Amino acid sequence: MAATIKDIALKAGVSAATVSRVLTNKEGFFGDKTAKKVRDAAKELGYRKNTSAMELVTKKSNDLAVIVNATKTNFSNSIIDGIQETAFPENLNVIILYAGDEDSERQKRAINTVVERSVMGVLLLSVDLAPENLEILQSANIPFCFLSISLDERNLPFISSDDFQIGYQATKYLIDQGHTKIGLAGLDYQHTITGTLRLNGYKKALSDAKIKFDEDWLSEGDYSYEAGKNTMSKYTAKTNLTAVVCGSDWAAIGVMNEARSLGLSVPENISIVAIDGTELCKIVQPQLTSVTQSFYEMGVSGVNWLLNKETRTEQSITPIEIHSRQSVRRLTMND
Amino acid sequence: MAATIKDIALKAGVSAATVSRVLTNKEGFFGDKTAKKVRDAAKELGYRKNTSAMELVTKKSNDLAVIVNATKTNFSNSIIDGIQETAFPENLNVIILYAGDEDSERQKRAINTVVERSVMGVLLLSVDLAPENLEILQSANIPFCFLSISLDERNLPFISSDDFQIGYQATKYLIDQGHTKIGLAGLDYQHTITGTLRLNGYKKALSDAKIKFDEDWLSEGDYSYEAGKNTMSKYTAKTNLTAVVCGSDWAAIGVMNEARSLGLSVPENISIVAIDGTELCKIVQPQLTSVTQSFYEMGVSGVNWLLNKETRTEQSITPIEIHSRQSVRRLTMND
DNA sequence: CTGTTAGCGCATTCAT
DNA sequence: ATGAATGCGCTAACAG
Repeated sequence: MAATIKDIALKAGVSAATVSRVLTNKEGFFGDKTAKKVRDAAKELGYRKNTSAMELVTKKSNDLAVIVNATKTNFSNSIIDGIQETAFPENLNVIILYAGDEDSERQKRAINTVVERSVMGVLLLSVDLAPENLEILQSANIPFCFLSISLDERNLPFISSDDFQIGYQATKYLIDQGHTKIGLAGLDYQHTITGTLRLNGYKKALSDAKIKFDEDWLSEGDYSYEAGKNTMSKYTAKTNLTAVVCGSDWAAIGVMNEARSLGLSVPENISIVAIDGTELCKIVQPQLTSVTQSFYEMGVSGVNWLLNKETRTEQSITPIEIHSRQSVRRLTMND
Repeated sequence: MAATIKDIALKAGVSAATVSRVLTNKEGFFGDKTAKKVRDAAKELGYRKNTSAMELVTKKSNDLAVIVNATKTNFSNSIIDGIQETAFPENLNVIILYAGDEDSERQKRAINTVVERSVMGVLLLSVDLAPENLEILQSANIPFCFLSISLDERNLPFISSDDFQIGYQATKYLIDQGHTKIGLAGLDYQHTITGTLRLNGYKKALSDAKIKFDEDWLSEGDYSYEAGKNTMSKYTAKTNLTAVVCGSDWAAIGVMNEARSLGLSVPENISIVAIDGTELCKIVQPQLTSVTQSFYEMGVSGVNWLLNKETRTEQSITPIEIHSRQSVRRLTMND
């Protein structure tokens, strides 16, 4: 049904080889008049190239695959924007696949799909690959890079914020504002390296300030809104924090809303620092002070890494920045 | 480098055809022992099928393409979830491509990509296709369906809420609560059919209640947070509404926050109804009353439509529901 | 049940 | 500058 280069060749009165050369712009290998004939015929026939056939013979693909974690992360949009903006001018088509973090089956499906299509590269957005799936990806010989996730032990390429610094800076900011009883909530420091690093940074900031750390200040969670709520409700029963560092924007909002339910106001009774700094911080009341990550830039760097435009180091760090908004109160002598 | 079925054939001592049969599970066309030999060899060689080659010969694809609008819509996640859940058990790989609504170039790239890959079907999430791009899609002979967008004039398949009803129900809800001065804000009734229909519903609800409609009550916008803010600031200068229907959750939050900046409180001074009803409604303070759309279900229906599991009607409507939360105040005699 | 043959649509030799 | 021939990896007849 669909027109092939053969049809064009027939119509233009040239060989298929010539059509191929014209259509793929092998400059210097065809004349102007033939080129025009070919292109006209192609247009008339409504020719569309057959990507499968092309990829089969060239063994190359212009597709860049992005595998994103299925769990609700609201920052992936920024990363994807960065990827998109960088990939477009390079003539790369970005295709996005959803995986599942827990569900290794879906993860495998996504990995297999990209591997069997031999895309030119794959970017993994905060997905923690199951060992078997990592193996599949590695053996495929396709360049890949993890984004927005720290992967210390294994020697894998990733681009991410410095999670230790995130924990450290968030905590230090609060300490500088006079706080000494500071919680850490809604992040998973048992199963995720990201969480572990942030916890370490938090502890370091505390000890640097000679603040004795209390186990009760920790409340684990999966970075979600619900985790934030649960976390906060657990707190009040135990101890009286004046501030809390939250694992994500969502978690921070959960903490804030739960605090409100408990009759606490932010920041009068409790100060909050969110981690991520997406637009969510600006639409809630009060606006959340945050440690803001450079998500967009992660996307940009990811694509450049694949394109080898940046020297390929195994890991690269994007900057973070504290955005002071309204959820932190400065403690004075009287407090 | 990568192993092919030929390599397997050699290693297993059978023909390539047999390998193909085993690997594609053409049951009844091979014996148990050969099957085992083949599969073992395949595993040992780390064989991965070459999707391009397969698609080239079978002219079939297991890929379902989803093209999403680049503009910030926060509900696409739900739709995609619905798509994903329905596609997975059907053994379809979902690949997501970003288009641009304004940028016809990117739209074309996305369309071309899916067309030239001859995916099994394409779902378009609230993207308004440029005529030229629509033409490309149509001529490709690939089934497609628009999701979350009303397309009245053209005779195209779509699955969406009844936007007239959305406008009508939102307005009627407010009227039932005693409101008579009701704004309509943050939606685009000039360029989008969705907006036009909602406006019509809004007007009808007003006239049904014998309320004289005032042009000043309308404030157009692009469904964004900023649109909501702008919209609200324009209002107060002109008229004193007691309630406003907002084009999206984001717009509603913008209206609410701007109202707060202007010294108005919600719902004491002004009531708000949001359209969409995503989780955003539940995390802001006060929680937003909304006309909630069935996004997840749109995704499910979209896939089923492509699979022909539902009778293919040209358009199908998913239900809406009013969720009363905290942003609407009932007006009493005293008001 | 299995091997042989052919061809999908295209890019790329090698001739000319 | 162009055509003829070849093969990418795979499935689908066609025999047997």
